[in-house]
Parts: sequence; C-alpha cells; structure tokens
Amino acid sequence: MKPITSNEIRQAFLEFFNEFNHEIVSSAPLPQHDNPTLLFTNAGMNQFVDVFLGKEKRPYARATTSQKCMRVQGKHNDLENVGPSPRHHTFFEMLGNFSFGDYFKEGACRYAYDFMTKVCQIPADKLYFTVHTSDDEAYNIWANQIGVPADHILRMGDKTNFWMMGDVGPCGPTSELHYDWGPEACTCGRPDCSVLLDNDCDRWLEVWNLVFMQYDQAEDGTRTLLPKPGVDTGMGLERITSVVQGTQANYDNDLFLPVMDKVQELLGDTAVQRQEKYVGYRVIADHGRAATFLIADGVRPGAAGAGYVLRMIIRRAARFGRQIGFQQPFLADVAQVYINQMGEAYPELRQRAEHIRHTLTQEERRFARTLDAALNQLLAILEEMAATGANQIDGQTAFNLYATFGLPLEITRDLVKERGITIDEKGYNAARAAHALASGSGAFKAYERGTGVYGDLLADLQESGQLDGGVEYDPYIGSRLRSDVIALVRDGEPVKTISQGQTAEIITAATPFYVEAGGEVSDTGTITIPDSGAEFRVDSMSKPVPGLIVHRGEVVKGEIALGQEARLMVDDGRRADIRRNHTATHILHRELRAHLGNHVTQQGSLVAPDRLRFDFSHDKAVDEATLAAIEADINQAILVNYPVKIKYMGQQEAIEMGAMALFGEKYGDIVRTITLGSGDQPAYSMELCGGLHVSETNDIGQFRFISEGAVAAGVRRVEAVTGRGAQALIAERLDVLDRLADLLNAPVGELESRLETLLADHKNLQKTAELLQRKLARYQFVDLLGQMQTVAGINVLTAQVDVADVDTLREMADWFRDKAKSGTAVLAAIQNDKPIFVATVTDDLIKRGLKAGDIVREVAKVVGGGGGGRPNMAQAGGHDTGKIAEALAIVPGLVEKTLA
RNA sequence: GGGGAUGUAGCUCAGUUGGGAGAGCGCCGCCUUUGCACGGCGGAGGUCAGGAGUUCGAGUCUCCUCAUCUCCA
Repeated sequence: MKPITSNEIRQAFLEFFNEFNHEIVSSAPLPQHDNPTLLFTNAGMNQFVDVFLGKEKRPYARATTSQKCMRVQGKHNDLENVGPSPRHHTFFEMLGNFSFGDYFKEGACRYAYDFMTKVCQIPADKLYFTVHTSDDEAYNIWANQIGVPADHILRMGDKTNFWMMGDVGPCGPTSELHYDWGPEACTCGRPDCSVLLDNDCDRWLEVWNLVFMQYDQAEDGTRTLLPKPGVDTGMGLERITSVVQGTQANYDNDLFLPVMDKVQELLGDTAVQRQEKYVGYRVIADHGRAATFLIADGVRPGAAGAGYVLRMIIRRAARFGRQIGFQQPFLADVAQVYINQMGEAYPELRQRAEHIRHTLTQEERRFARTLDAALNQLLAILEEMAATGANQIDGQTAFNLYATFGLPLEITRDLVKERGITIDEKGYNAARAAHALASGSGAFKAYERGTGVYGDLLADLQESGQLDGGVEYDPYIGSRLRSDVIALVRDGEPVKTISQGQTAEIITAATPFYVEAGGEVSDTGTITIPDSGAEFRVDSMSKPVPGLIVHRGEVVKGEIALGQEARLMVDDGRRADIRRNHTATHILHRELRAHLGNHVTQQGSLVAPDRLRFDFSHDKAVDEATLAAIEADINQAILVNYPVKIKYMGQQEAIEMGAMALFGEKYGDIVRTITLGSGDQPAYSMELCGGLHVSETNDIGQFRFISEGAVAAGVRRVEAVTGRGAQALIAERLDVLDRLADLLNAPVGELESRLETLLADHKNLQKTAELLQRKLARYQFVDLLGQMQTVAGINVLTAQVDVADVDTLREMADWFRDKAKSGTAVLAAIQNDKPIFVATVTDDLIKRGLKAGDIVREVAKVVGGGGGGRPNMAQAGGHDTGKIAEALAIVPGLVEKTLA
C-alpha cells in the first residue's frame, strides 16, 4: 500500500530496508558530546563513522535509520533563512540505508529506485539521476540495469557529486535522485532550465543522495581503493513527504500542518491573517520542533554550546510569536502537537513530555523578563534623547542594548519607529564586529599543550613490543601491582633516568592507579623500585592519548631508570574515602529523583576523597526540610546495607533493566553496571559507571550535606561528606554545641530557648540604652544653650559634648536649629579616638552666605582632617583630639569674617 | 574562554561633587466598618552581595571575589 502520511512514509522506508535484511537502528541523540567540531548530529551516517573507518565492528553489515538531525550553521542553513524559505529547517529527519562492506552501487541504486517508484509510486519520468562524471559504473547501472532513459541521467562534477568526510579517509562519488516539479515551478526562467545548472531553481528538488564510499584518501591526496567499499545514503523525510503529498512547500505537508493549525487556533486568526503572517508561523513550527527534540535529548537552554543554540531558537520562536500576536508562553502547546504526532517514532518525546513543556515555558518566561528589563533601559535612553532633541540612536548604544540586555536590533527598531527615531545601523554593525573581535581573541589558549610527544611515545612502545595496544589498566582488582618502567618523561621530553627532587612522569606496562573519569578523581600513591629502594610520589594521573597512562609526581628518593621493575602502590586510605563518596553519589542521585522527580539528571559530578559534589537539573532551590528528608533517606539506605554488585552486560540489556545512563553519553556495546540491592527484587539503584565503589552500603558510614546552591540557571549543586569526613563534621558541630552550652551556662537541650531570651533581652537593653542616651544628650544640650555666644549679632554655639555616636550629634544640631531659630552651632565629640564635628546653620543665615560646609571644613583643618556636607548641615573628622578646643575657638572669627 | 550589565527591606525598585538608608506593595497592631474592600495612624523588617583599598567619613570612588542576566567564540 502506498504510504501517504509522513509517519507512514518513515515506517515504510524502515520496513522496506528491513525486508532486505537491514538492521533498524534507532536514531542517535542530537547532541554530539565527544566531537568538538560538531555540535549536533547532522547526517544519518554520523553514528556509523567509526564503522566506516573500520575502527568499530557491528553485528550487522546493513543498517537503516531515521536519524534526528540539526543544522544551524554553515552555508546551507543560516538561521535567518528559516521562515522565509519554504525548505530550510533547523531540525529534520534523515532517512538512510547503509552498507558496511556489503552491497555496493548496484544494490544502492536498485533499492532507491524501487522505493521511489514502487513503494511511493512516484512516476519514473519525474525523477532525474545524477552521477559523477567519472563514474561509468553508476551510469551503466541506471541506464542498462534499471532502464532509466539517457536524458534522465546527468553527469556532474566534484562539487555536487563527490563526497569526502574530511581531508583524509573514506570518500567517493555520489549519485543523487532529483524530483521534477514541472516547468511551471521554474524560478530561474532559463530556457535550458535543468538540474545540470545547479542554480537552486525551485523546479528541481534533490530528494535522495547515495554516497558510494570507494576510496581511501591519504594525506598527500592519493586515493586507493577500499578493500570493502560501502554505501551511505540520506533522504530528507520532509522532502520525500512533500513529493508524495504534492506540496511544494514543506510547511504545507502533514509534518507541519497540525502545528500551523494549532497556532492559528491559539491566535484565533482567519485564513487570510495566517497567510499574511506565514513567516512567523513557519519559524514557530520549525523552531518549536527543533526545541522539542533537543530538550527530549537532554539539552537545556544555556549560555554555551548546544544549550546556547537551544536558547537562541526558543527565543527566536518566542520573538516571532510576540510579533504575530502571542502575549503568553505558547511553545508548550506547540511542542505538545509534535509529542502527539511523533511520539510513536521517537518515544523519548513521550517519556519527557512534561519536562519539554516545562522547559519551554520557563525559557519563554525568562526571555520575557529579560525583554522587560531591556525595555526599561530603552525607555531611559529615549527620555534622555527627548531632552536633547536627538532623533537617532547611535550604533554603539543600540548594540549595547543587544549585547548587554539581549534586546535584538529588530525589536529596538520596531519600538522606536513610532516615535520617529531611527538607528544608526552601520554603527551597529561596526560595534558588533568590534565585539566579536574582542571576545574571540585568546579563544584557543586551551589547545596549546600538544600531545605529540605522547603519540610518538605510544607508537614507539607498540613497535618495540613493550606495549600490546596500550597500558594495561586495572584499578578494579587491587591497589598493588608489579610492573616494568617502560618510559620516563621530564619537561615534555622522554628521558632514560630521573632522580631525587625531580618532578617527572612514569609510564609502566600496567597500572592499578585509577585515572580521573566520571567525576572520580585520580588515585595517588607511590611507585618504588625494590632493587634500589628508589621512591616516586604519584600526585596525579593522566591519559594524554588513548592507550597511554601517565603517573605524574616527584622522585623523593634515589634514581629511577628505564626497564626497572617497579612496585606500584595506591594510597589505600584515600581510595577508601573515594569509594565511599562514589557509592554515596549513586544513592544521592537515586534519592534526589525520588524526592524531586525524574527530571533530575546528573549535570556534573566530583568524587574526591574529602567530599563529593553533584550538579543536577532542577529549577528551584531545594528547601531545608526536603534536603533533610533526602539526607535521612540516604542514611537509611546506607543502614539497609545494600550489597553493591558490579556486572558487565550488553548496553541494551542494561538500559532495559532500568540502568541510569547519562544522556547522550557514548558507551561501548559492553557496559559496566553498578547495582545496589539484592538481585531478586528491582534494584534500589542501577547505573552505568566505571568508578570504584564500596562492597556494601554500610561501608559508607554516614552521609551529610554541607551545601546546596545554584551553579547555573536550572542547575543546582549539592556538596556532601561521608565516612571520615562526616564523622569529623559531626564531631566538630557537637563540639561547637558543647562550647556554646558552656558559654551560655545552659544544657544543650535548652540552648535555643536560652538564646531567644538573651536576644530579646539584648534588644530591650539596646532600646533602653538608646532612650537614655537621648535623654542624656538632651540634658547636655539644655546646659549648652547657656554657653551661647553672640557674634556679629547672631547666635553662635560651640561645644565639645560627650555622646555615643554621630547620629546623636546630628540630632543635637537639629535641636539647636529648633531652639535658636536663627544662628549657627558647631558641636564636637570624640569617637574611636578621633575628633568629629557637626556644624549647622539656620536657613536665614545661609541666605547671608554662612554655610555649614565651609565652617566645618575650616574647623577640621585645625585637627588635621577635612569635611563637608550641605549648607544647613555638615560634618567633618580629624586626627588630633588635643586640638578640639582650639578648633572650636576659630568659629566666632569665621562667622564674623563671612558675615562682615 | 572573552566582552558588557546588574546585586539596597519579604517583592519591585529610588538613592546626582562621598556627609542623616528611602518609596510603593506585602506583613503586624490600632482606628474606621454589620462584615469585607477602601481609608487613617502606628510598627516590625537592612552584614546596601562579600572582601580589600582611598578618605576624617564609602550604598556612592578604585581593585579583587561571588551570584544573576546578556552577547560573542
């Protein structure tokens, strides 16, 4: 039966190839964790690269997939194209069939032709086939074996029909299937319109690309035939669906229609309005889908890498949403349509539906907040401009709005337009370029350290037979091992001997030292040479290239030479602490999920001897009561004394048993699982993990949180101690309690009520003291009024008083103005062994030129200080308390001089 | 990894040569009212993110650290 809907087409494709013995392999996750050059899976063959390169073996020679892909950068897909263009997408599904040294060109062409014409029932005369100019073999297959007429087979060059993975490695010619929409679809207008022109004319749609991996290209550019050539094909589901459904724009086929309808329903738009706002509709449909899949694959909105891309597309969708009339978060509703529609093919959508909706809404809210803040900023700028009469925002300011507050240029432009204000967009672009330059410089510092010496070393050791593959790594059996010293490195150079006092690196044929992985820190310990008694302290471990394990540290005794037999000894006590923390981390992970929900996943982890740190996805702070409950349950789990079992099994089997695996993390086919609990019932906890653990949970002793906090938006961090660390912590806390009990002379049980009483008493006393001091000051002040002098006809009061603080002094000045009605006062006091002055002048005298600030400044000079303030009230300080009287004495003179 | 911005009461924020820590909302009490809402009066609540420096004196100036937001790579 002919497949019609996109779901049917996807299903039909996989079943078609499955009938021809292709293994249906599930889509790889979108984020590419291990590949620094590639942020997201962007082609069906990504997950098979190692198979094609011969580095990895699979139990099947043929495979078929529908692969989730993301393309957000590169010449084919600028984000800006998505929306206006009918065919550009960020997320898309790539249908593919693969042959690993099995069938070759003939099979690939035959399958492709049959699927198109027989399964999808596309008329053969609508299809055109391109082959590489040099590829007679493919040409003949199409022409003679399949019977395609010659005018439908086109020979094209390297640009379109030759494929390589990189500068070296497998590569080969390709053959593409194009669909002809008919002459009426032509947009290039040329009489000779043809696929051959390769001019992006809308008449021709590239549907399927067949790659024939035939050669191996060496560094010098020469190509040799691969012993087992393979096939890699890719067909965009969006494209084949629009061909089958006869909808030239992808957005008109059933992959997107349900979402477009939903958006229209939410907005209450008419068909005409929907047509007018088509760009916004498309952006929401595309970005909403991409975001849904990214979140389902464990990506969270963030400021870097994949998280940044996710944030960008959510915000771009939200921005277009605002533009076409949404005032509330709406992407969760959009996502729900995709979850319903595609949940069958991609079960992760259903599993994480709640999380997807929540993440989207949260990010939309965050964006709205940011925009609000930015709008306030813009309003302030506009106000300032209104004051000066300017009518253009300069480029730098507009860019600052964007770079600092996240307000995009388009929005700024829209907002100011109605006020008749423009933006200097040239200046904007200049500022943007300058910013990119400023932030880009120094980006590659991290890559300076080369690995060359270690690569060479490994190759030499393998060649000389000292290493078979790589250093034998077995931290799991024990902590003691005898092995030969096979290499020594000092200052980045291989050496023959190292001696006392030198820091160096030792490589042995085998090692029991654990190398940092999965958050668990490396072991430390010692390496000794039994023959000579030489000793080396191992401080850290590293794996500079796969296969090579390096012990780094210092020679503390004697001399160590190549070829000697060494005794490697891990620091057991430290390792025991690490084991406790690692198993405790698994229990913690389990209990966090039990208390907070299954959206909690590990975002980072540190397992050190003295503490453990665990970062996990969660939106809000974990309150103290919950934290206490989690801690109690963890300690309960420790007491239950679950046995810790370590088992190797197939990855699929482990996942089916419910083992916790990190999202997108790459595991081999055989994985190591850590299970807590007895075998019969469902395990208490099961995780894939390569670390070291205790043998039963009782060994952990105790678990105590030491902190909880935020590390990034949506990610919380807890730190905790176990075993010895927990004991030390508890002992210290109890000690503090005992000391407090001693100090407060009360039993520990009554400390709390005792302290409450004390604090209340303290507050009362403080209030009483303040009251008394005020009264005292008031009495002093009344006395002072008797010392009032008359200078140049006005009231002048100078005095040193005894007060508790500056506030009281100021208050006395207020009283003075109140009592004297007209006049000036300078009051002095000593605080912290330094003189302070407060001066005041009544309003009528300020008009005559007498200012408190002026007076107090002159006075302060006498005691070696300075001061100032307002005309009616000022204060000053100085150094020399002995000269206070002298300083105050100059006041009458100052007044006389000023008023004269 | 780099650039920029922000951090003041439970919340939203003001605080302009460096010189009395504030407003609105919320909370508590009293008054008003049949009651509620409104209103009136009073009150509690602050390590001005943290640290160092300059200064007689720092929320304010300088430097460092941290957190949050944002752009770029």
